[in-house]
Amino acid sequence: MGISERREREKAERRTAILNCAKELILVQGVEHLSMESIASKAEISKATVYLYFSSKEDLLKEICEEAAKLFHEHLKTFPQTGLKGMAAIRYLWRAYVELFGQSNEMIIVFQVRSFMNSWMSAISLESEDRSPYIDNILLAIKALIDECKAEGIFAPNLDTTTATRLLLSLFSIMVEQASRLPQEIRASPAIIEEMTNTFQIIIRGFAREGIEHSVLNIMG
Amino acid sequence: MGISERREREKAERRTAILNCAKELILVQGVEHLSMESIASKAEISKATVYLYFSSKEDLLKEICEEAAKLFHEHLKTFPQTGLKGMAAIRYLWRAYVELFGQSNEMIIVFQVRSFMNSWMSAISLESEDRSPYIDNILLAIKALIDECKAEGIFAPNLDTTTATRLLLSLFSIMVEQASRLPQEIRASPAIIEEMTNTFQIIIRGFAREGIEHSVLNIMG
Amino acid sequence: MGISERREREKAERRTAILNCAKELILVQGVEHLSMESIASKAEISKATVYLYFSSKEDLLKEICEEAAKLFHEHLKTFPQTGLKGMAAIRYLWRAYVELFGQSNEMIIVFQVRSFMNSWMSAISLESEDRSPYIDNILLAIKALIDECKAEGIFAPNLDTTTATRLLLSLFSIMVEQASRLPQEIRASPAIIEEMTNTFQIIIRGFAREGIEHSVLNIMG
Amino acid sequence: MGISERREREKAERRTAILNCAKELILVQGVEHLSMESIASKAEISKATVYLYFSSKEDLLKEICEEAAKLFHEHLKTFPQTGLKGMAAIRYLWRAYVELFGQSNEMIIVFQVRSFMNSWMSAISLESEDRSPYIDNILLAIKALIDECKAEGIFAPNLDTTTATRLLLSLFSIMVEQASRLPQEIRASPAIIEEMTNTFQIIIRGFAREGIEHSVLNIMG
DNA sequence: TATGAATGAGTGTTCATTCAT
DNA sequence: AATGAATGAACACTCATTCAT
Repeated sequence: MGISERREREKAERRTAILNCAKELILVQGVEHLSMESIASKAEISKATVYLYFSSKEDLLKEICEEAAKLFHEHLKTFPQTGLKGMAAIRYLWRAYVELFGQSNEMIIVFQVRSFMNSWMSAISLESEDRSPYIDNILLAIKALIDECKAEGIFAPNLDTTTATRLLLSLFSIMVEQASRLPQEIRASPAIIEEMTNTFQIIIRGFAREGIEHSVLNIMG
Repeated sequence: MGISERREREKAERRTAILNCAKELILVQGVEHLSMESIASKAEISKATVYLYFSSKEDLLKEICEEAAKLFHEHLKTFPQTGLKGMAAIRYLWRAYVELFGQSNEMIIVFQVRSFMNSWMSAISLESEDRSPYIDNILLAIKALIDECKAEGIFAPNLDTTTATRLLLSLFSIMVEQASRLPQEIRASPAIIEEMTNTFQIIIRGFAREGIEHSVLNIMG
Repeated sequence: MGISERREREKAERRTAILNCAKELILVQGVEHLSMESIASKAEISKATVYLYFSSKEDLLKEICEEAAKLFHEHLKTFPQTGLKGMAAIRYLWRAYVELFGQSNEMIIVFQVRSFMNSWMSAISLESEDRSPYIDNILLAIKALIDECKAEGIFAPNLDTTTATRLLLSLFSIMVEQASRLPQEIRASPAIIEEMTNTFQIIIRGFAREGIEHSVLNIMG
Repeated sequence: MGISERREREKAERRTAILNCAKELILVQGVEHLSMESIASKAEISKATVYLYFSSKEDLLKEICEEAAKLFHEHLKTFPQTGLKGMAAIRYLWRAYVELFGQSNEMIIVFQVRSFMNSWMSAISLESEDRSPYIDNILLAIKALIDECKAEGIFAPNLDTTTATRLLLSLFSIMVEQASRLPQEIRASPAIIEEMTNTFQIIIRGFAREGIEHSVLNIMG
């Protein structure tokens, strides 16, 4: 028992190690130059071994996306416990995003991969014969948040929740995409974060019910 | 005279024919699977002949982007003549975009190519040591429009014009990108157009000065 | 009559013009990068027109060799008229070579072509099912010269004339080949010429009859 | 241990096998027609496999030159141990060359490759920012030999060592080049070897100090 | 379990040559 | 006589994937 458990744990660790190598390479040289060869040699294993853990390159890339979605979802999952509502929740969401964005390059990697694979975006289209439960849950969490704000009278009552959710996710995606084209040093610089916040603020105002004062909608608490 | 004219026209037609084949292939199987070989065989000419009209694959792809930018710019160019100001101009812009979007798959193709080439997006970042005059002019036109609306008191006075322009273009880009993932039949369906319009409407509201009534900001005249 | 004559002359001029363009290109960028395309565009005619004057690229290159051989032969042809004998004739030969070498790049071009085509060297092998009468005549002239020197008792009586001729031509060839690898400015510089002369001097001493004084064999008069 | 050893040996054998195929092809159809494709198909492996052993065509060609230079150098390396001096050493050098030349087509191949790559010849120019230690050492060995002969009073004291070395190597090169144009059967025939020896003899006489008797300079002991 | 070795199916690009006009 | 247009056959090189050991 102990043995088989250790085996599995080790296997999972290997998997993770390979994924990390792949991510690092994407960050440095872009997805389009990522090869199984380079992943293997960075992980100091053979190409064939990579195929023991991932059935194909596509599989590996999907996994990367999945992982990041999981991470973001982990952040969002804590929502209900916070008990935050309305704009406070929106602010929390934004902070979670910025943190995730600033702390790691996870998002950058994912969006590089996604635009390379056309796989995440199809998730965003919300039709969702998508397999990833994490992305589904992220979408649901955001949807719930928007509905909440509508219920509280902050967002326009005729705001289509689906449209709004999609727009929000698109915005997140675009921000990352643009950031990924910047030199690594300034990606998470205060100036960039501010610009991103301004953009998010515009969207939130766009969601707002007619007549709501801007001060109420302020993202930065 | 007549002869050399005809020759030139025929040459231009060939060029266009090749470009059209390339675009169709992009639409069907994505840029990443586009090869000079496949273009040639679709155009029923030899690979070498393609090189008679385009010095490289990159050249060909650039041309595709350029063409679409030119088309969009052609629409926008008529602005000053219309004498439209403020929201009327915004509505005109939107109609131009929808028309272009609905009439052809031009935009879909371009944004696929762009994300493949990282060349257009760097234009969007507005720093623009880009060579294409069309893209520059599109940016300038949109900027001017936003400034106008600020001057007229429709948009918030503290709205950063650059941020807003970038957001608008990003929106255009995202819409196309998402549309490109839909089945071809429904891409330009009324439902999709409506969804797009709603999204654009949200952004415009986000740009608006505090206290402006929603009815004033209405996109659909 | 006058007309057809002019026609022919014009045709010959065109041929020459094309050859000159080819030579210039060889000098600048090397034989290996010489293309029919580049020749045509330098000559400001179409590629197809080049084929009106030369049946193939090989034909054109052969012609270049032929021309230079003709030039060298023209120099050598004047020998009998000079009435020079023995070492005086050898000195004359050397001066002719150096002049030809210094005045033009003809030799450089030829040896680039030759090593590219393996065609000249096979001529040097003296077996001569070679078609070029010029090369044959050059060989004969040199052979005669060597025989002369043997008869006069300057060169060793058991010196094999064929071996010696071949060695001499090889030497000429090698010198040019090495020169062609130098930057254009110093190819015909005094230092290079001196080095070449020294080498030639060594060979001549090698040819000499036992006991002949070096001063007699002096190349530089 | 035994396994990894065998692996390495097999790998080296493969490398050699590929090189041999390449050499054979060069011998038969010339370097200029040598393609990675043809090498692969002769070696009965795929093109991609060739790239497993050589990172590029250039790499492969360099290796061929290197190998032959190594072989020649191996011969020369034994010099100091022989304790031979002066003419005895020259005779030894000549015998080494002839043996190498007669035993294999190595030299023929190398000089074809060299004139194709312009890399060896630049070595011959003695300036030698060349990386190959073998060629450097060959040059040094020959230089030392010539200096020796000058010191012993066999070669002319004013003989420029560099000029002489260059001439010697050029001679070796030319001989091979000419031999490579002969039908394979007679390349190393006694007649050809004799002719080569005669030529070498001429050069050595050319190097000699004034007044030295020919019998002393005799190459064939 | 791990891997070294192998490869098929491409990739973009070049160029001597041909031919209808 | 001249040429614009076309092309076939090559070319060096890459990479995801497979498989015997």
